[in-house]
Amino acid sequence: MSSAETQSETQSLPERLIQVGLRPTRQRLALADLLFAAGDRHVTAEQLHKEAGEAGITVSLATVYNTLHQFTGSGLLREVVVESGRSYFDTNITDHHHFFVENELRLTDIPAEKIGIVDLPEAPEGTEIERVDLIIRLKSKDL
Amino acid sequence: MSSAETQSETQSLPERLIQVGLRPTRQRLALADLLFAAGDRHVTAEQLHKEAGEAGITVSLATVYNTLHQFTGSGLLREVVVESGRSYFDTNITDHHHFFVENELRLTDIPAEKIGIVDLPEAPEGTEIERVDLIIRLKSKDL
DNA sequence: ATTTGTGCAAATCGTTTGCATCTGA
DNA sequence: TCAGATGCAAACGATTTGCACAAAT
Repeated sequence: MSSAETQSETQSLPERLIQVGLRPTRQRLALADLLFAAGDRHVTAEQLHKEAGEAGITVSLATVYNTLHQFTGSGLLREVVVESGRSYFDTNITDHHHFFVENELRLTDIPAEKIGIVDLPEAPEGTEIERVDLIIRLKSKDL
Repeated sequence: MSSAETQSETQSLPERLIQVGLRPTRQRLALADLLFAAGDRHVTAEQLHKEAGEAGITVSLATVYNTLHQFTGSGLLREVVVESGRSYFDTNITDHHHFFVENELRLTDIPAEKIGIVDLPEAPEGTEIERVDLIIRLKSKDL
């Protein structure tokens, strides 16, 4: 019933973490800062770990993984699976789709309104729809 | 220009392999047999390896991987990525979508006609669309 | 003080590779 | 014959885990 549940702009980082039940520790705040400072981002654990290092923040890779998963579990992030060996974490948690440039490993958002999905089948008996993922796989035609 | 390019029912397994430029070796035939005997299937390398073993066929896991990738490269299979650490190979190579039951790791097909995708955006400058993947992620509500 | 988070290194998982050996056209 | 396939085991990269230590409430 709180009126601030889906907001993000109006809260400070520590508040957002507390709200989802995570202690605002030094490294979580630092990572959250890197993740949410700029606009929409798509990062891998490895990337974020490197970025943190470059920003002078000491975090172990294990903690980066933990944090990304905690954030995902708390709804602060969304995990996007494009390749079998790599996980991307998307700071855009609104309903949307993705372009994925296969030979550049680059992921970009497509706003939900840009694509219409009609006649979405209903979930089979005994199941319910968790999410619909639409990925348009691209190949860049560079020479 | 050959008239048999997209057919499958009318050819024997060895013929199909030869047609795509693969030597019909013992293990490739055996794996192809397991894959294409029944209707549409979604298997992981691990599963297929186990199945082969149970069927009395000796194949190394490495060969299973090689074979699955060769088949995929030749258009006999399609690879479906649903989870970051696992690859599924789909014997249905026609245009279609998927249901994925997350807590059962079960993948099923949705015929392309069952879902309409309208206003598909065109590929950004310098890229072209490889494929469009739509996955409806389900959660089974078992108690 | 107690609970929760963190770092490190080792462990795990799926997948790939190198290389010696075999096999099918 | 001999290019192409295969098996094995070691190598791999991404991710997870176990446990002692550190930090937040």
